[in-house]
Amino acid sequence: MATKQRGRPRSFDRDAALEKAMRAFWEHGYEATTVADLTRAMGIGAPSLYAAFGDKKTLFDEVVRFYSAAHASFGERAYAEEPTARAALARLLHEAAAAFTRPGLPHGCLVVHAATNCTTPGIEDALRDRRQADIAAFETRIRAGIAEGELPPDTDAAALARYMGAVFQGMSQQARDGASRSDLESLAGLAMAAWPASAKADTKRQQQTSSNA
Amino acid sequence: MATKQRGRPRSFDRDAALEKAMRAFWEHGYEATTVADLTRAMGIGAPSLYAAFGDKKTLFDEVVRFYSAAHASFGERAYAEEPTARAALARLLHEAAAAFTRPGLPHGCLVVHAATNCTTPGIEDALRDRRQADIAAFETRIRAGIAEGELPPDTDAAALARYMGAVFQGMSQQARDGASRSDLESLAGLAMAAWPASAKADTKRQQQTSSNA
DNA sequence: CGAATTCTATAGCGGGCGCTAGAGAAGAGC
DNA sequence: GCTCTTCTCTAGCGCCCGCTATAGAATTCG
Repeated sequence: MATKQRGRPRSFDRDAALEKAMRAFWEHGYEATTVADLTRAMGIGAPSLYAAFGDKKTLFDEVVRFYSAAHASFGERAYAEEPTARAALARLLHEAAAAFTRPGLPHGCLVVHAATNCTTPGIEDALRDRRQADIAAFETRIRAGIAEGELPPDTDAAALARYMGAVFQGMSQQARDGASRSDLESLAGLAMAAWPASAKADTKRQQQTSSNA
Repeated sequence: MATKQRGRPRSFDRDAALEKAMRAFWEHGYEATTVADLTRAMGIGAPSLYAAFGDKKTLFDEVVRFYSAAHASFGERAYAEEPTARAALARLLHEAAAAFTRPGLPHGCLVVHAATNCTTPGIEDALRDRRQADIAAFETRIRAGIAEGELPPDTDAAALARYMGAVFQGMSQQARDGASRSDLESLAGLAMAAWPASAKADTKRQQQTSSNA
């Protein structure tokens, strides 16, 4: 309740430190990033870290939320602003191509890579749940497209959503392995060629790659 | 040269121990698998492990070779036995769907996952090189398909190969996240729908999903 | 048989891990 | 100014990491 805090104030910017922690975890993953790495990157001592963020696991959870808000919100924007499921998911892939190769930031997606091969219980599960929630969101949007008549009624929404998820995750791996933004753009374009034919005739976009119309 | 070896013979089966080590690395990755985990899984003491396999990194290298021969050789078989690039890569994806979800074995692909977020120098690079070599092999087969007239001459072989690699890696991630074999089969079928239209009229296979011909 | 050779088991090395106690520094309230 | 509160720094805890010295057990050669 009391907005005024007594005693010595914190000598560092909490959000700036969190952002540095995010970069470290994003780059090297949860376990490969040591507390010493974190304190060096954040420019603070270990006790300050523990006072401000709890323990390493709690800090990582907050980093994931920070990352989601700052670098992984393009999905919701695509759902909100694009009129069709196809347009929304095509835009999502293309924004991912940009986000996964942003200069000055680690490549790929933190949610996909930062908690693989993790011994600490719970860490791996948390990000796996997030990935599956993202694919469930794909499926929801696709089901809406089927209901609206955009997609054929016999479309397998779950399979199409999982396919898009696999492409997304594969793009992230490619970005980690050195693929450029334009590499990922053409990959995304190719991936959308697998999209089922429109049920109605008024799809807003043409197929980007060579279509056999 | 001398087949007879003097002194006390080894009391365990080296290949069986190597297979156990492979499972451990496959399941948990390089760094998350400790030497204590390995000795427990292999049923031998640490000095026996070091005498028979060198150090942890050398053992891992041998595990990767063992894995490649035992569980990742379906690519070469597909290239050798299928008449078209399309058939070869479709078969490769479907065999991957089976291999990534084999009962009694860890899910997904060791080459894709076992060395992510790795601090030990060289480990991560070695598997990245392997992944890129696999994609280069895709590209070689696709280029041959273009030369043979199977694929349109304006096909972007590098992009198509990278797309197939991303799908392959995304399938592996999906398998790790709990996808079943049939999930991956339909994913592979969807992925092949992005394959460019045949240049000649004699493609051996129909498109699995709804095609807008 | 004895001697030489090779493997195995116990125990422990140095080092880095996540994390924290204790003392001092720096601000806020009076 | 003084006091109280909170942060920060140094140092180091207990634990596990990859790895190995050493001693004893098992087998071959002469």
